[in-house]
Amino acid sequence: MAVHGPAMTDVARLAGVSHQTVSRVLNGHPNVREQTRLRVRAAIAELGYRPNGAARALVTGRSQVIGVVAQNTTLYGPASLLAALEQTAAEEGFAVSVGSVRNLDHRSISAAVERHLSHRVAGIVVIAPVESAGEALERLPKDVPLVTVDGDPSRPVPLVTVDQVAGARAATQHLLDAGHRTVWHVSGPTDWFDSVGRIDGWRQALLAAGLDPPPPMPGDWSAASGYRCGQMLARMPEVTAVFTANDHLALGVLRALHEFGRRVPDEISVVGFDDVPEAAYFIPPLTTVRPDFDAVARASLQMLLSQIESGTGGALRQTVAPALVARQSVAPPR
Amino acid sequence: MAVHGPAMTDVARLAGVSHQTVSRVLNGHPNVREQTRLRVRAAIAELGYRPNGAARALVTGRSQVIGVVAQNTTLYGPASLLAALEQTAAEEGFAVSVGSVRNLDHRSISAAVERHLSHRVAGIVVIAPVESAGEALERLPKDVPLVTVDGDPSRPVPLVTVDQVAGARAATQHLLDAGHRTVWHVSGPTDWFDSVGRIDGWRQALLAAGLDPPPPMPGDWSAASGYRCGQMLARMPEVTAVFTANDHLALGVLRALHEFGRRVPDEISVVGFDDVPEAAYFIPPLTTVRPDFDAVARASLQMLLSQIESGTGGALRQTVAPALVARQSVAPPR
DNA sequence: CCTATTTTTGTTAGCGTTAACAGAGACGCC
DNA sequence: GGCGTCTCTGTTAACGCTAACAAAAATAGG
Repeated sequence: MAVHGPAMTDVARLAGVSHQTVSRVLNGHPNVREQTRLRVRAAIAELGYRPNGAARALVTGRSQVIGVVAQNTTLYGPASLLAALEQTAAEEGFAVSVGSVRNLDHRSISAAVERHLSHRVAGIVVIAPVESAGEALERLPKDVPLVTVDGDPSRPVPLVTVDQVAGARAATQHLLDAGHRTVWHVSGPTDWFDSVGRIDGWRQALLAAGLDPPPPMPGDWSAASGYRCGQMLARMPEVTAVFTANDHLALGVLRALHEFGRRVPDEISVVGFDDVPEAAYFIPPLTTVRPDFDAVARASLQMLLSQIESGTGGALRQTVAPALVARQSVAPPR
Repeated sequence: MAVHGPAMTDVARLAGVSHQTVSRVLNGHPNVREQTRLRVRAAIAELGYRPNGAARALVTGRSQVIGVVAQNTTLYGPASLLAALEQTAAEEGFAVSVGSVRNLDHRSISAAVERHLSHRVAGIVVIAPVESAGEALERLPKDVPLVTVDGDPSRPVPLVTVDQVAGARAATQHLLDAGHRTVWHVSGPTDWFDSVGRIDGWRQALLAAGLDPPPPMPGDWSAASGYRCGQMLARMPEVTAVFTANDHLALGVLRALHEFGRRVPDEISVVGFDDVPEAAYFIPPLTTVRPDFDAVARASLQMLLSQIESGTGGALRQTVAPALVARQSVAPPR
């Protein structure tokens, strides 16, 4: 089908130059007379010429596309990251190809990466928050620019990550500062590095205060699991402060507490993580930790681009500090 | 950088055949001896050969990539749609390239589409919920397969859409059935077709019941704007039932009502739209309308693929019916 | 005004794949 | 056995672009 659009030679003919000159104009090569440049531009506009990315990718061995591998782009974190990544990439003239993956196991990730490689993407960003992803990445061809986000800190792979530990510590400390004797934790799935980091930070804050951390309650990021944990917490009179690994868990907890007639923040204080846009409208407005997804996206892309340009694949590492957002779900214990 | 991987000729040499035979094996051409096929496959595996999509795209004039243009992929609806689209596309062997757009105006959309076209995508899906998008699409080259999602029903462009009107009607009717004398509406931005459809459906249901629709209150999809509208609604004693254009608006409304001490559903019933995963954990659990994003994604892709294959660009139309999900935010008026 | 240098333009050769055609075997049938 | 007809495989030529080199034009310096 598709009547193919004009090619470079058509533009060249119309402008009365060689196709190479057109190529030069297109790529901003310096040695082109101004007058020629204008004539070429006019011809491009007149024909509605659009350069063929496939041809360019073929000859340069590299397309202006960045592949992103992510799991559940419906979750707020990944979705924000993806959007920010896409924006940043667009500014640099790159398109973003998503390869989402049902499970973050070895095979799925490798398959997604393979798909990207056969499209000759310029580089790959893997949002790989779980253990199994790390393994898949180790056996990747070494010559493809790669950055992982929220991945395994112990692997020698370029990594950009939100400082989960610091965020969790801040959240926990905030509760301790309010006067609570201890802080309970509803965690995310324990095979996610995000969860591990947040558990760590929470634990560190308690230990630093000379407290013995209570057992963390494992959730799965969903409000549903938060609700289940909340039902237990509500029955435990000694609980006065809860830090949840994300805002949706907090929502579930809030609802369970509400059902049991335990008032927030009067009886129990709650702090979340993520600062989803709705958090300010929970009942009560949720104190939470806001990771800067834009900063993460910018850092990742920068890291990737510098690899693409330089060709070196150093195992860099960059951490973005999150900020505590205080709202009304925290109060001193009675 | 990048030591280029093996090409088809390398595989051919190893297998002792011509590169064309390798191509045939790769594309599942029937006339290849079984023995040869196996030899070629072995060579492919041994070399870790990966076909070069750019070269293929160049010669066939078409890549295995589908471009998606969307605005705010952080919103639940678009994000779900994108994820579903990506899944479905992957099953068909297509990658998805996202071109998100800050504003849904003419220029931004055209620019995003241009970007996709210069990568020679096989087709484009535009999640174009606003008026201005429609215009941008009309002047697009006619020969590129295109599907719009939640776009302008009055334009001759292939369109897949959630039946907003039916959903809104169901929501409103549900409230009327519960015994309410009328239903107020907090709408989305009025330049979104989604909003218009939902306003329409709400109005239709009221008119069909012989009621005079009160003025809709315009929001912007956010909990913040829902909260502002809720503050007004809370002050109006005659209000007993509210239908909000999405769940986040509903969250804001719930919070405002709660602050004013107006109990939901005892005093005021609320119905949302979207069924975000958290809706079941709002206080109280939110009755809402659930659009089937998977179905929309499947329909869109099917429509796009049939255009790609057949080459015809019929102005098809497909509508996906949403379902009411009854929870506890609705009760009869006192 | 002529040569040495620089700037600007053109020419040629691929990049890795598919399409179109051509050639070589294998097979059946008279 | 010879000949047409399949089936299988190979050869050649694009696709649209950039890189590398070559040539022409402009500029400078004496």
